[in-house]
Amino acid sequence: MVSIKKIARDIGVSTATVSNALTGKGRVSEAMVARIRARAEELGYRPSVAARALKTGQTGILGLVMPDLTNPLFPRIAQTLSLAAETRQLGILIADSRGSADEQGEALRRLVGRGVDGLLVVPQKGTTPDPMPVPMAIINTASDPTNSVSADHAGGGALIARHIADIGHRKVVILGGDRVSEVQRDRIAGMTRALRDDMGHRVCWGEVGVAQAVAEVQAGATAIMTTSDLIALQVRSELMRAQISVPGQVSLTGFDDMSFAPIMHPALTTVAQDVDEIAHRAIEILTARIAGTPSDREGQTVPMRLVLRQSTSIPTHPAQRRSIP
Amino acid sequence: MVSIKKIARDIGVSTATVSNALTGKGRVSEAMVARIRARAEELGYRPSVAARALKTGQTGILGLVMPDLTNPLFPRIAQTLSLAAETRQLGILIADSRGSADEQGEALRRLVGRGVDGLLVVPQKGTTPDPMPVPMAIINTASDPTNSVSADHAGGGALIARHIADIGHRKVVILGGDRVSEVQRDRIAGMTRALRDDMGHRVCWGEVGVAQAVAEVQAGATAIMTTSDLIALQVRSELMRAQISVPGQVSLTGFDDMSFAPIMHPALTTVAQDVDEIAHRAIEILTARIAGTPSDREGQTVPMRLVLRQSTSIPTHPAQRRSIP
DNA sequence: CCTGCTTGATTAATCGTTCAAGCAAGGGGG
DNA sequence: CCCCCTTGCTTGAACGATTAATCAAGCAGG
Repeated sequence: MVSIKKIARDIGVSTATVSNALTGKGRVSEAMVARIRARAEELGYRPSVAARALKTGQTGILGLVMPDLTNPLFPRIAQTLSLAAETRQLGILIADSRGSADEQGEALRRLVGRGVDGLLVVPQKGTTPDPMPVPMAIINTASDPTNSVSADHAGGGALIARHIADIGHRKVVILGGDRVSEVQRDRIAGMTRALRDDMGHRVCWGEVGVAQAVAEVQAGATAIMTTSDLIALQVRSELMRAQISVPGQVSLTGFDDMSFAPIMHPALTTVAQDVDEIAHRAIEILTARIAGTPSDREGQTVPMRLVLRQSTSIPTHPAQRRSIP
Repeated sequence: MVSIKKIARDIGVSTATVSNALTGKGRVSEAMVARIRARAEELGYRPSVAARALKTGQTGILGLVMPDLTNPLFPRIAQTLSLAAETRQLGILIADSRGSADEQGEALRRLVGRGVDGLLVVPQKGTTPDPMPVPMAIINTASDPTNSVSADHAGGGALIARHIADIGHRKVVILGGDRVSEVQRDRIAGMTRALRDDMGHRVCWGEVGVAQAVAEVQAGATAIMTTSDLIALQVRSELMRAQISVPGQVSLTGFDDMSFAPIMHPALTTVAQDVDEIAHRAIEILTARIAGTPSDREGQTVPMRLVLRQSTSIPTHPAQRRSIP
């Protein structure tokens, strides 16, 4: 491997000068900088990250901890995050917190042990990660005060509920996956808040909730709003079994615009996160914290976007409709 | 931060002795090892990875390059890989090759620049990654000779085709997503090989292939075998539009057993990769190569597993069935 | 009693980079 | 003419670990 020393010997200067020339820090003449740069290029010099890390205490690596990568949304975040990090010359070391809060803490400690400069955390449902001796950025749990950046889950819920209200639904079911999820609670809070006064709703949760929702439909509800596309897909399956058509007899909505949402039948009306924006902000906030200059965009939420597709429509029977002004 | 030096001073020995005691390398008395270990524990000593990397040239970090993390299968591999790496005290630095082969090369070079000890690569469709100056393990393109470990895609295709044959189908459609994908070609090769002599089949590709497949069904085909659950979901949607029932009028199969496969309607018959096994072998092979002791399991494929669900059944009309012995 | 081996520790160099401090030379102001 | 400032480069000491070489002491065998 070619080091700074080799270049120094080649040109006949000290290693300090080479270092200065390459990093642009000390005082080096224009001409010398050019010569050194050229030779470095020629030799294909790559600075040793290890040596630099040892000396400066900065590794240029961020740790990323995610809960259970099987949720198809997280990879998208990971991908964008890695892209955003890359433009800042940072690397991303991954770890996943596999279900438990303990594992999450363990993963964080491991990453710190590896000398990461900062941590990006998408917390386990219903947990707040322990503070660590390096800067952290917490992603995606809007209502948590320690949060750094998040989609506006409540706003997204409101968007979809308003849509459902606008097209005339009166009796609706809201279906969540897991009560402990801060994110899902936020979404549901947004939904209920946006419902109109002349509307009725019921909130159901989890596996049993799916059956309850179907029962509600049979009892006259005309829309089911879920907190995840995954749940919506499952509901779709149950509705089919019960011979209930979508959107003919009931409108159905998801959340997150996952990969299969546009290709299922009917294509799912849902709400999308601006994953790009969230990832970029997370990196921005974290690098700012590392540099010691807190960003002013901390804690702000990123708006969500309504994606209208074919799974929602106005209620078939006029009797079931709201009177729209 | 507490260093080896601090421990040495505390106990009154040289840093070399501490290093030896902690790594178990040189000659240190039992008693001394115990004292040093204890003190290190007490102080919460963590070796500096940077210093160690600088001296030894090994970072304990593996690079992982994946094509487009939005394919829901890859995250599962990433997750298992990170778990497997962890048990060997290794970290995983991610990068994704976002569509292009150029990006893939770029990602590899970046990771090498960061000093990774080895590279895990799930290659971009139809590409073979450039050789790099560190050991590599190539994952998941069975028919490629540079491959290190892969699911037995052809075997998986054979499994599903045999199932379709066994339940009596005679005229079938095979539907692939992208011709350049080595993996998909392997799967299809496996399928066609496993078809019986008295069966007829047609292979279609891509977006237009979906429509062609539906047309084939209208012309008498009773089964559609796809090379991905994602494609199957899309086909399901088109079939619905054409008022063709699954599995009543046509049997449908996917590939990879993605998250939504069990919850779509009807639940999808598909073939699953043993992601765990693949990930573990990849790590094993790579660490062996790094250590300079090539593993004997290189190049072996990992069997796939048939997952029978509700999207396949025997053809409704006896006239369309094969006569099964 | 001397020699040679083993045990348990030390010394000192080294990995590649950064950075504060120092130093020589040239130029301008008084 | 002397002094000081600036410019451009060098010196040398870190950073925290590893490791080959060395050494002192104890012990056994001849």
